[in-house]
Amino acid sequence: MADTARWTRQPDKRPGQIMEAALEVFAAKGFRVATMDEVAKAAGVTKGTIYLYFPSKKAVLLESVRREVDVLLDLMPAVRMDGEDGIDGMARGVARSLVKLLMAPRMARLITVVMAEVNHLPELRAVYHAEMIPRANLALAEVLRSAMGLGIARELDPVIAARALLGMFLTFALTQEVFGAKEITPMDEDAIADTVVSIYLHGVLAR
Amino acid sequence: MADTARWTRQPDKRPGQIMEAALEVFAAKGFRVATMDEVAKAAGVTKGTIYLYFPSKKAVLLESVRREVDVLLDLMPAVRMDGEDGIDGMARGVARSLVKLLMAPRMARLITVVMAEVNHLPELRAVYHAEMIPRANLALAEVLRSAMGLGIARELDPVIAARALLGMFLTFALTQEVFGAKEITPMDEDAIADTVVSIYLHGVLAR
Amino acid sequence: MADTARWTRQPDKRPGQIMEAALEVFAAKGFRVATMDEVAKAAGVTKGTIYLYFPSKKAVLLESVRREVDVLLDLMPAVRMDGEDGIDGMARGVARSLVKLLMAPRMARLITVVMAEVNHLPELRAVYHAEMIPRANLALAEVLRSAMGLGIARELDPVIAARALLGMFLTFALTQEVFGAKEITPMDEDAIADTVVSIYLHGVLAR
Amino acid sequence: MADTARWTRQPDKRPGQIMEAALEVFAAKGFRVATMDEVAKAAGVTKGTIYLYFPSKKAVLLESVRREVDVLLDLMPAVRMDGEDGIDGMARGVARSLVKLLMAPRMARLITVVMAEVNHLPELRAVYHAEMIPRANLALAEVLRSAMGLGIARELDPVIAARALLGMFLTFALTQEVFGAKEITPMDEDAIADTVVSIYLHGVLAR
DNA sequence: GATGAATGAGAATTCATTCAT
DNA sequence: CATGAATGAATTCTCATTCAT
Repeated sequence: MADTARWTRQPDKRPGQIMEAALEVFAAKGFRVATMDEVAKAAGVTKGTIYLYFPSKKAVLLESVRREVDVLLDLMPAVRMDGEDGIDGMARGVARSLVKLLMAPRMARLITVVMAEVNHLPELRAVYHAEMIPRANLALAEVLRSAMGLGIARELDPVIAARALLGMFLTFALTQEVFGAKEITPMDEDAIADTVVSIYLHGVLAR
Repeated sequence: MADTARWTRQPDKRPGQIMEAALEVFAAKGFRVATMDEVAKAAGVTKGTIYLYFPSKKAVLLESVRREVDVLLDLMPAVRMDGEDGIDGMARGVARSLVKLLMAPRMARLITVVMAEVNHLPELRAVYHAEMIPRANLALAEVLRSAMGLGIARELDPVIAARALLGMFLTFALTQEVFGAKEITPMDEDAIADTVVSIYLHGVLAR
Repeated sequence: MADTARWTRQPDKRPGQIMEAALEVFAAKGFRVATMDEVAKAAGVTKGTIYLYFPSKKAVLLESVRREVDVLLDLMPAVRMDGEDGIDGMARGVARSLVKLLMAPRMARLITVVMAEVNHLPELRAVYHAEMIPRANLALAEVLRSAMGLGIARELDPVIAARALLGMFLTFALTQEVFGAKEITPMDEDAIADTVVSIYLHGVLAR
Repeated sequence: MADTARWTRQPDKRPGQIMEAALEVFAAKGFRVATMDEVAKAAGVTKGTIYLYFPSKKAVLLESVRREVDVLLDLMPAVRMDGEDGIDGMARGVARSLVKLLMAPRMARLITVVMAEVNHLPELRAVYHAEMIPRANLALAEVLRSAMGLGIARELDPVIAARALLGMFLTFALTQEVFGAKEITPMDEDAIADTVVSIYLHGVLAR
């Protein structure tokens, strides 16, 4: 009986289905260009259904991004100065995880979407301000600050220094994946991680 | 007398006027959201006039970006290893110029526009591939390569190392100007330049 | 109750409504001059609805014509040489039906539309080639050919002779209705039919 | 000196050049679709120049048609009942000239243009009413009327009978040239002329 | 007289959103 | 809940006409 129905009620799963599909479609075609029909089709529902769960196209974008940011930030590797395998080994490990995370398709998808619209959607900037800066930049700055306090790291502006590191990683994700530079200058992910870490550690550590 | 004319012929200036206005409007509202009427108004002409010089909205964008990229790349400070004031001084000088250039409103404007559309306009990626990578990344990689040959710099992948540097600067322009981070974490441009250079030089130079 | 609805779903009737209205409007104002808004209004729907059923204005024209041609060709009187009331009587009957059909407003409407665009729309020529010529001209030529075989009709090129007859009728429809000659030289439809048949029978029959 | 000028004053020839080109372009692309730029280019002048001689696009069409109608009507073969080579020979000769004239490219061009717009331009109907009907249809009706008076032709409505003849010829020009039927049912012009004349003469002549 | 740059009123088409079913 | 037909505002691009040169 249920099999013959063209659709089944799935109120709990719907929003997730839709947001997942939306991010996919928005990344592929661009938020403005993508149509609600395309999102609906990708989500396996019809246009009208989306409006049962979200008030507008913009809301779909915002919710989707917010959720994705949370998911991905939770996956960010923790940086700890007390690792037993020395700063070098710890840093390398963290960096490789970070690069892997940042250059994964799912992250490239998110970056693509956010990049394209952040300038025109204040709400998207708000997400960045409220989530990304505190949970990534400021958290890392805190780590640096204590390293400086311990005399492990040179004295530098910790927020700038933290941003510089994250920026390098972000840049590779951005240029290679979004700008398509990987077709011109292919790079091995581990090579990126190792080179960046090497530069950064030499650049930041005392002595 | 000439003032009474409702319009004047300015075939030489029109394309420039239009491209300048287009970049402005596209950056402010987004390429898709901005209308040709808005661009026309900003350029001080009417819609029809734009189509006298450009075949489509997309062409306006592409031409405008191409020109702007050329202009801005020409302003890029030259990096020379033979400066008489030592590597440190030279690097700091170059870096400050670069940051100033990258964080200038005009560059922020360009970045905003390119960022938002590069993923959906292959022609825009082509500009990046053909202009930005060779003239910035690869050129800098060459400098690094010779520095490594001279034993001045440590052995690192020169293309990755070059991208890392440019990426840091780009990131600050991006996050501060486009993502609006400067409202949350204001930073002095010279501080950015000096910190980044300090990290980078310590990071790449031998010893 | 149902009346309070601003619109009702009628997916089955829509295409027909639209095509009917389209032919009306296109005939009255000309395909190029008529706007989709006018067609929509005449069809009692809005512009967007038309695009739910037809991909373009041109498609609306083509579909409308195709359908109308089929309808009208099915109404064409059959020509049979075996009528019991003699060739003369049969011919006169057929001719009167044909003239009535050709000069009916609905046919004038179709002719007007086709006439005006056939030269610029290859697809419209294709309809003429695929439908009108075989079902009218060649069918009639076949009748003539057998009449010649039976010695009833003189030896003439059957295709040309058939076209000549149809052409005469078409011409009256065209000049009187489309060119507006009926305001200058009004003619009785039966007089046209009888005169044409008289000339043609005398002209074609043996003896 | 005059050779180096990009244009030369030719006020007397200009209108003719323009009308000739206009008819060509209008026939090829359709009046609505053809642009003034195209007409101008075909005429070897620029858009602005056309407006020095004609007040509007419509006026260009109307003037062009009017002139062309006059030219072509003057070429119409005269029908005389007193020819020395008998009615048959005379008729055949006249018919062949007429078919040649009607199926000539220049006439096809005119028919195409008039056909497409006559329904929507009252002024074009006026040309037909004022020129074509009197000078062709009514003139031929007069010939028929006197032939009837002399007992040479059967008693028929002379205007209808005359229109029938012209209509047959027009139809062939129309279907073969404008509707493109000549690709499906190619016909020799002389065969058309001879068949039509044969039918018609047998059809109208007494006995 | 001739040019062609500039205008500006449209027109076809798209699509987010609504709402009858 | 889900559907998808219907809406109608918005947008790009066109082109007859004007007018500065």
